[in-house]
Amino acid sequence: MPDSDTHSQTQFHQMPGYLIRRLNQISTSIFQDRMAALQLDLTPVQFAALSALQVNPGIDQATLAGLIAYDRVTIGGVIDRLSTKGLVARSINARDRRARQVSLTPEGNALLHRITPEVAALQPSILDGLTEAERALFIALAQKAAAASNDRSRAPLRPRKP
Amino acid sequence: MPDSDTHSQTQFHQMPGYLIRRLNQISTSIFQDRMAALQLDLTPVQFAALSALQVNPGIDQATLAGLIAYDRVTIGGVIDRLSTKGLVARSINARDRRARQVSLTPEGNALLHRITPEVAALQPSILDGLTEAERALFIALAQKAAAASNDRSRAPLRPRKP
DNA sequence: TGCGTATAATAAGTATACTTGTCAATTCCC
DNA sequence: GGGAATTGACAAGTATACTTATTATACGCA
Repeated sequence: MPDSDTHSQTQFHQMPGYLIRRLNQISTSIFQDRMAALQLDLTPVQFAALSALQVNPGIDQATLAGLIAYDRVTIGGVIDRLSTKGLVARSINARDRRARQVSLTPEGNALLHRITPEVAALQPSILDGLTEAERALFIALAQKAAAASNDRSRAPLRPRKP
Repeated sequence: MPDSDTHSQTQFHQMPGYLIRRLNQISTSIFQDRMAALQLDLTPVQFAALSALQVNPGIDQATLAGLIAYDRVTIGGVIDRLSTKGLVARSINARDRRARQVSLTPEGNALLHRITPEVAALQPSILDGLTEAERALFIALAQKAAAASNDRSRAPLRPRKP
């Protein structure tokens, strides 16, 4: 019996669920450290929201959530915090008064231009232990897996129709 | 300019940070659905904690946190909830009264035996879009990356010395 | 036209996953 | 043996990431 116990611990650390969580912890930690080094107060979620808004100004919160695969309720809080920082502005859509149109402010746009290259530059360091070829392979596999299971998450990616 | 905008959106969805977050959403969602189907109220974190306690009964909270790569503060809340459910018991260590020893209750042990095979069985479905060979490759790459960057996360894995 | 359905957002609640700060108990070192 | 440094846990605060419920608005259709 002690044998099976020992194995079960070893087994745990090979499970995809565990490994993915670890990588997520590492990824967010690296992002956070880089932002702190730049003396910025911005989370990965907030960066994603700003990026999507740059490409799609004036979209409503639900559409924004779909573009970056977030829950609609969660995005509300994110927009609140970005709004408090003066990076985005919310206004009521005249044609559909249920909807809030969200756009970057000039400050938000300036900040995004400043940090986008930083965020792009930090990405490879998330997979620092891998060679260049392995990194590319990992990204391809992750894309394939995420695309295949998109609808199994609570907040699926809903890309805008082109 | 519209060209670079279009590219920047495309680029975003290929970043490791984004893909890892998506996979984590998918992974936790699948876990949650399976537990709900079994009429159980247990999160991935809670399962990991129970598993580690089965192999290492009576360890203190900080050691437990290190074994599953969690923050010490976070684990306190997890233990609280497991304790409320009657799955673990906390007692003060006689030799170091700062430390709380945590152990599985008989109920916790029974539950763990019941769900461990379920959790193991659900793991492949997290990477459902991949072939068997790709899954093995992904796991190997993820393990390598997580191990290499272990100390860059806020809560590194601290395995027990054998 | 009006009523039921659908949608957008918010509210309240739970559970991670951290941060910093505090406190108590212990251990180290002189 | 006694003070300093360390350690384990908790408290309070922030930020995702959900759930369910509620409110307001819009839309479809008979």
